[in-house]
Amino acid sequence: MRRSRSFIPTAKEAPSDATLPSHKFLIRGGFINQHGAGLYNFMPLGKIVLEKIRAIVKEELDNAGCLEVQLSFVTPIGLWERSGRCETMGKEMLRIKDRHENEFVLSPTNEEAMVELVKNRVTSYKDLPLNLYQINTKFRDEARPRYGLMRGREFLMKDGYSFHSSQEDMIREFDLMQVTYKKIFTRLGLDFRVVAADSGAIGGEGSKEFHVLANSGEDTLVVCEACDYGANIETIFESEEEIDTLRAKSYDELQELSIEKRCSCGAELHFKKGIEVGHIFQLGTKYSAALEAHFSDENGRTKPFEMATFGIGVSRLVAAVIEQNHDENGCIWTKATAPYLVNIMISNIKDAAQVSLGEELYAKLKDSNVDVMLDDSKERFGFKMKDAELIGFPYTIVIGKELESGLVQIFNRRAKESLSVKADEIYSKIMELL
RNA sequence: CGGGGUGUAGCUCAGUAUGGUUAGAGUACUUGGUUUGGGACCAAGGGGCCGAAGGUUCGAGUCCUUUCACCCCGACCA
Repeated sequence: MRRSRSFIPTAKEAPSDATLPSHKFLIRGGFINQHGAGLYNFMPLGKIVLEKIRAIVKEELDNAGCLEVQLSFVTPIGLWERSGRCETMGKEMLRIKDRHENEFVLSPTNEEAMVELVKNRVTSYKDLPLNLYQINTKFRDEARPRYGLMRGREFLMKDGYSFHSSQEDMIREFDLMQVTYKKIFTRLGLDFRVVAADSGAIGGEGSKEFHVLANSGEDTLVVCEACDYGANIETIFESEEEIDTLRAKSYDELQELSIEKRCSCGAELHFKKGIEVGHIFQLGTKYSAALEAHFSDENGRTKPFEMATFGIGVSRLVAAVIEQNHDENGCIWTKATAPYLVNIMISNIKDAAQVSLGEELYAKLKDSNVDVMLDDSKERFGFKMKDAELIGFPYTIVIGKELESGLVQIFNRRAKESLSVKADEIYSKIMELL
């Protein structure tokens, strides 16, 4: 993409109501804009990031044998009346009426719809297991949406549901999904922990949350520095009072505290804050029994499906990447999430030699399937650098003054370091780094 | 849902206590010129139904009523 042909409305100032780094920088960088309480538009850069994350989620799930489907976003209210969630979810479900005065709900989650889809279509143990998922818009009419993409009302979520003939097989799938989720978050380049959690209102036995570690996270965790152990404080402290006190503390306050208990590996435990980006539950037969979704087992007996459910907050991940990876100048995207991996900056667009090297390199990198931006705008050097840091390209190749002595620079966004490279070696050098 | 706050230019905000020329600044934008390695400088421009509706008044951004929207603290949710 050429900067001169792009639509990236960056801004010096963030709206005054943005408090989180991800909220500020995603707006200032021209990734998203707010459209209403808890409602966001994704502009070109934001859309690219969202799609990159979605693609990785899909790829790993498909590798693990899951099948992608797409359920309708608008759902008849009868579905929710039958499961009883009309009552339990209450006002979080946004209800709308069509021209015939029929009531509908904008999907906040899809257990019911997915069970209905499978019910009477899968009727034999021979067709099990089955793991269906979708990556689709959800709407939850939160009492108080806040923190930008972290807690929107409309958001993009991957929700998966698996169906099994036995509890053992359901647990096998649950474990497989845990491994798959780890692969996904690792590929995204995130520092995360899997923690045991209360299963809350959704019910079921086993439940694990995946948290991206970030100072601004809403959840308080205990994690081991040496191994990958982590737990939500609600599972390891007993008194409600103690949990509430800890929960109210900021990241900095928590660092002052020490924990008596030690990890099973022997190392010390520390408090951290986390952003919940994934959650997996063992559901058992809760929904299948309630909605009478049955299959026949080896002995011809009718049984409700054993189920599990798996969620990933895809749009929340966009924000979580930045919460974990930013500095005072802006975003620092990981290689897997960057809208463009390389930004070629032509320092002075009136300098023919700079332009010609920039164009040549841009064409070569594009041919090599590198996601590359060519900054051919008319701005000055300082402006372009600030802009590049705000947007957060992992690498910016600066083609500028030193080209006269045959040199260009590779600026590493994360390290904030520049490396001088001979102009005729820049292609091979950048390809090495990627 | 309880409590508090804010709506004025694309963005950040003055102006509202005490009603009174033509509604301001910075930034962004357009044009011209000078610049050209860390968000440049000079000059000239364009851009507003002062959130909306009603009312008081000779006169309303400013006072009154209603309403809509957004934000913050909490509760809730995950």
